Amino acid sequence: MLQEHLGYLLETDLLEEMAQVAKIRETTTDEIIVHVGDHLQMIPIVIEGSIKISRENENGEELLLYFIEGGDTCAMSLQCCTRKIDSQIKATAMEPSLLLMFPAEYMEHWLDQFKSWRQYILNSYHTRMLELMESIDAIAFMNLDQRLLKYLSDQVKILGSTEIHLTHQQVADDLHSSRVVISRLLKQLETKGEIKLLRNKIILKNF
DNA sequence: ACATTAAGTGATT
DNA sequence: AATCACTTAATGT
Repeated sequence: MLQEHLGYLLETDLLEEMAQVAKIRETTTDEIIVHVGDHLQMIPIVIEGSIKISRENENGEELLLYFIEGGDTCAMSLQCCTRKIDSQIKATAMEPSLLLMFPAEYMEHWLDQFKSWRQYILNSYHTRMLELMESIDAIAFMNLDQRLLKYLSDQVKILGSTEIHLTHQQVADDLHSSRVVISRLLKQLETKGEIKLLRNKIILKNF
């Protein structure tokens, strides 16, 4: 099981040790895995499915930062666990997903012991950093209509379907906009023939 | 048939 | 681009 999903990333010795201590967690769609302010004792690695990472303010307003897919871990959780800091982010399952959870204390000890783990963690920080910059670019330099298009194509890429099962309200929440604005932009896209709108569903064409 | 929730629209800032 | 106020459409009970 571990070998099959993580064999290309991590060395066999490590996988064997992980198998001893890890727990599997299954999530349903839209299940919130981590709230802002949670303090985690377990480090998650995504085996299957995809997770949405977002920022949330005290009013419950959100902003999507990036997605985590199979084989990825969340860089944030690593520091949260070892330093006992409260989580700064919210993690939501975008589909039924499978997570590997293991106790935080192994984290450092594996860093010393396994080269592949060190590489995996460093690489994880790096890709998360890149993704963070990408989303900053989007917020700073792109108009909302461009951001919306990017958001839609990201959904297609990650969920692997051109049918997106989201309400306009959910899209607005992720982009930290309002439902009315999103509805209007989507309507424009539909008129241009780029998408088709149904209740609770957006179908992307030309993909 | 009625209530609830999602989506569409005009006007205003 | 956001908000308000209202309408219309789709769905659940």
